Amino acid sequence: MPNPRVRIAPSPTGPLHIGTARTALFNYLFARRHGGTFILRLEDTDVARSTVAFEADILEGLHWLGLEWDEGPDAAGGDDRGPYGPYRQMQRLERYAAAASDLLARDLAYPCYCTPDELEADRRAQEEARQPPRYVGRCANLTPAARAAREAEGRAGALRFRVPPDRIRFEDLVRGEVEIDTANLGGDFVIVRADGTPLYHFTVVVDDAAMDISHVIRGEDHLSNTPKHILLFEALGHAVPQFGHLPLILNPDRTKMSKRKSQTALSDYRAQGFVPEAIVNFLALLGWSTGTEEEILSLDELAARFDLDHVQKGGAVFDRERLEWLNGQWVRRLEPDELIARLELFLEADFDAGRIDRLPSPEELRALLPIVQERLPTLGAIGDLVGFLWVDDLAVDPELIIPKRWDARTTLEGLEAARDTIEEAIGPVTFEADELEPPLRGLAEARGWKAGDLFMAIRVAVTGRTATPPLFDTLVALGRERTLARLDAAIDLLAREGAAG
RNA sequence: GCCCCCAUCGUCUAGAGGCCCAGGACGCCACCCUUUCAAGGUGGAGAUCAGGGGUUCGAAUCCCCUUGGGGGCACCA
Repeated sequence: MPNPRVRIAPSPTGPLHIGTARTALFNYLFARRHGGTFILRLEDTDVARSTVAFEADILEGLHWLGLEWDEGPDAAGGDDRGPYGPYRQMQRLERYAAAASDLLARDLAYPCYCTPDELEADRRAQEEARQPPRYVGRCANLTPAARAAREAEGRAGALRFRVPPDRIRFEDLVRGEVEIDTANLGGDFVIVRADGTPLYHFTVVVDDAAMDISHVIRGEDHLSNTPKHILLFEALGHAVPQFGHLPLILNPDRTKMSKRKSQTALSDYRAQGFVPEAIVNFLALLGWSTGTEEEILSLDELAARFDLDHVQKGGAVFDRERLEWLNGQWVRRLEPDELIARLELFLEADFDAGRIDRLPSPEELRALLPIVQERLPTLGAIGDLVGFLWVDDLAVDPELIIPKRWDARTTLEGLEAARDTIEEAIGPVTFEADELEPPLRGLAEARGWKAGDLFMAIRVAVTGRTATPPLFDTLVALGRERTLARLDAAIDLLAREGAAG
């Protein structure tokens, strides 16, 4: 396979979709595996819905995943690079116009003057007759005089491509031989709107031809459209590329993944603290496998193993739990400095939202890493995990302070004793975890308490929660002063509750 | 409605005629570790390979039918 050329051709009519990201990934892996070229092309001919903001979201998302393209737009709304440019369809309009007039001149396409109302009426009639929708061909054989008459009326014609009777067969790279009768294509289809803007089926072929795309790897939703594309390649006198249709990513109910039923914007996953390594790993394994039992694979490792033979044919449900597990795997593999750097954004978000009152320094975070890293399913979970370290006034539910096997009285005693033990026995200078544990265990033993109960009371008093990183490390992170202050506050709270109750 | 595609544990999948009365992973359960929560370790439940016919000495693997699911059929991409 000499230097295959593949592309991802998203439309900036919405944020980067997780399914588009996966298609991009598969194309990228294919190109890297075979020493080919990965191209990004923006299909922005739907002017009404395309925006630069979406364009930016798409480029950023692909960059973030590490799917660097060899040719294509450099920046949202900016220039592009590569010998086949431009790579934005709205900048290639002359080429579509030229191709269209060529097809028109050779009578492979013709102007159609049907109004939306006429087409709608046709569709309704076909529906009532239980016929599949198709263009009836009203304008297929208009005489030059008839065309001139419509033009004179001021009617603008759309351009329709003549679909010849034929059976189109092609060898799909993942599905094998596929054959479709052109009679089932819905009749002659529009390739250029009445306003002169070209339509998807047309632009995609004109561009894939012009850019010498050798392998079209895309979602299965395009399988039925492939004959139209093949017809167009042939009409344009260009070699037909190879096609490979990937299985769809599905909602839990096994319908095509949609915004309505699933989270589909890549940026949302990013905002929640999924790391790109995990997303890439997860997406690659949705519909493809190495054929071995390897599961945790980096982008480079995936590229070294990728092949279309192991692509699954059936759709794959997006399993978020599995993504979270993979994310945890990758978070645990991050180098300390890297983790700290990536956590910053999420801490700032917590700070901006008022969930914490102070931002920890990188040094402070580094000290926390040993107890935090393996407890982060996502980066966004950091505040939930140890945010209590950075709040000024900790809200504690008095009910929660009392361990299950204890009553309020015992809890109050326990906390007071623990407070004194900590203050008297543990010096203000060192205050280290292995210096905290023995005296508190000793205290529990002396009073006949289960150490776990005492520790739980302290834990809740000082963090407000029943689930935290290991207690003594947590106390150290909190510091002697705040530990004592929070114990005092909890003692007061319990005393007041007791007096009130 | 018409056309196309698909079908292995709940989910992602291994499996390309005998190694499979089906392996791994997520999730779930139990136990171990343990101050809670995680992580980790060990074990377990979980698939008559959608159903039915063939082909074959032998089928999850090949063929046909049925059923089920999905996708496509725009002057959207």
